[in-house]
Parts: sequence; structure tokens; C-alpha cells
Amino acid sequence: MGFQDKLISWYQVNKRDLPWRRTNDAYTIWLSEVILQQTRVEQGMPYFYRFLEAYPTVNDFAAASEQEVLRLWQGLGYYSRGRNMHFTARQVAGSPGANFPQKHEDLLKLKGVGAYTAAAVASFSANEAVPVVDGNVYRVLARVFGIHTPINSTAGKKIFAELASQLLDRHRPGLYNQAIMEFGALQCKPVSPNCGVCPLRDECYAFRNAEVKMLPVKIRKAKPRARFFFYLVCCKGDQVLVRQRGPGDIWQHLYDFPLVEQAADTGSLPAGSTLDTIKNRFGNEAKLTLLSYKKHLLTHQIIHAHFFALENYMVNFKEEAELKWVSKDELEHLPLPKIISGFKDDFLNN
DNA sequence: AACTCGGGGAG
DNA sequence: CTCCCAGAGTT
Repeated sequence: MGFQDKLISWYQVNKRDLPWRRTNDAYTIWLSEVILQQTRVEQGMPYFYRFLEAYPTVNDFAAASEQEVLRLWQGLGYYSRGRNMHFTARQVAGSPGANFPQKHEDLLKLKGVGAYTAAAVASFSANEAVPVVDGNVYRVLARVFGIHTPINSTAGKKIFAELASQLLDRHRPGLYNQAIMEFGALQCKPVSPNCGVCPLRDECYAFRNAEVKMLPVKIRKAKPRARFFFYLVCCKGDQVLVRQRGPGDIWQHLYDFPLVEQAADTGSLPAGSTLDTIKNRFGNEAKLTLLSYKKHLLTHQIIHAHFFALENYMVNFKEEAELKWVSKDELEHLPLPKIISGFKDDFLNN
């Protein structure tokens, strides 16, 4: 039995019953694939149901506001995925026929759809013969074929893409793609894979050479940089002052509070210059009371956030244009980063 | 080619 | 702590 047959046989016995495997609708598959980018199945599952219920068709998705989409996306991370989906939904809905593309070539043109997602949607919805290469596939191929080129290098991506193309089962591309990914997720796991019962153990380079723990090779990423946020929480009756985050930084288009960022760590007390900035923006009489400190980890940043209640403040007209008073009910409908929604739950409950 | 973009779970 | 996850866009 060949490589493909072994994977497919394994798959037919061991596969999970996942909801997006029960359809060949390109829109539904696209929904699941974008949600699952860099996201575990268990984490993405509730979001898949949430989006499919809110937007059963691409036209429903297109009719939504970005704010509503981001609110549904809240907590899933990598928020550009949600914004790109919204953009793409509107583009598809506005195209002749409003049909979601099924061809790999057409899918690649969509914002937020790269090599992996295009191959997944094309092969699962229309059985087009294009190979998927995701984290699972990298791992399986690196181990079975003993490839030591880093999977996150340009050379590695090329080598793995070519090998995946050679190995693709041209008669059953959709089934084969599902099989190799599921095999990576359940059998050839990152840590402590089940080599004892693996159907590929006799031909697996890594198993035969005791290199399972070394493969795949990955280039180490830079250490995350620390940032120090001083959030100023202004309340007025039932209302709180928020602002929508702009381009060029994390959490684009999500909402947080007026913020003064500081370059270096000064503990829970703002540095003198930070304090000057606050007084300039909110008046000399502004009084700060520390409410909370939270450390928040992102892939490339460590956010140290201090939340202060601000009292006796003034808000000037220039600030007012960028900031917005919202009631606590309205806040429930705004998309918030995890650290802000957590603060809200702890300190802004009625 | 390197960097940036979240959040959570496993070990 | 570290690593990884059905990756993609930007510089």
C-alpha cells in the first residue's frame, strides 16, 4: 500500500466528525478555514457555529456591518481575518451571480485567502487537485521524508510545497488533503506522537533515525517586546469614554480606552513625562486611581496594562472628536480586545 | 526575507 | 516557562 492509501485508510477509521466536513458549500468551507487559521479546532468550533447562524449565506455576511462582524469575532484573535472576511464577502456578494468561488485560481484573489485556504476550499468543495500545506502537513512530511529545511524559511516553504504536490492523490485530492491534515493533528502530533501504532513507522525517516523530536525544524522567532499601557477610564453617569483603535498597531478597529503609552517600565506609577501627557490631555486637576494591572501576552508583544480611574478631568474638543461616550449597554455591542473585555467584566458591571 | 498580527491549551 | 495551532498581509 502506498503513502496516500495508508493515510486515507487511517483517516477513514480515525477521522473526527467535524461540521464543516458535512458540506461541499464553498462559502461554508471558507468560513471554517479562515476561522481555523492559526487556531485550534476546539477554539474555533463555537465561532464557526456563531458565524454560520448569523450569516447563513455570503449575502448575509456582506449585509452585516464591520462592527458586528468584529464583535462576533471578539476573542478569536488575529482580527484582520475578520475584517478581510467582511471585505471578501462584500466583494463576492457584489459580483455577478454572487457565487462563492470554487476554483483555486479565483480563490487566491480573495483578501485573506492564501495558498493554504485556497487549496482547502477548492479541494473540499469541488475536489480540485491542489495540495494543502498547513502546519500538520509540514510536520508529517518533515518527519516521514526527513526534511531538515526549516518549515518557516522561504526555501522550506518551496520544498514542502513541491513535495506536497508530488504526493497529492490526484484521483481523490479532497479526501487525501483531509486525511494528511487529520493524520498530523491526531497521530503525528507535535509532542509525543503515537509512533507505536503508526501505519507509516516502517518508512518514516524520523522514526527510523530517532529524530521524531527534532522534526520539523523551525527558525526561532524574535523575543516579544514589552509595552507599557496606561489606560484612563473616564466614567460619566452610566457612560464610559472609549476610542476605536486605528491602523498601524494591534487590535485595529477594535475599541479600548484613552491610552498613554510609555516606553519603559516604571511600575504601577506613570513616569513624570507620562503624567505630564495625561495632565495636558485631561487637565491639571485630573486625579488618577489605580484600579487594575494586567499582563497580556501576544505573539510579538507583552502588554503591561495599568487601568486608572480618571476623575476631575477635562476633555478638550480635539480629543472629543476621536473619543466617544458610550453607555454600558452600548459597550456590549462594541468589539473589544480580550484585555479590555476582561477589565469591563471585572470593573464596569452594573 | 523578515516582520507583524491574538488568544488559548498542552506539557 | 515553551511551543504550536486547518496562515496571510505588509514592508
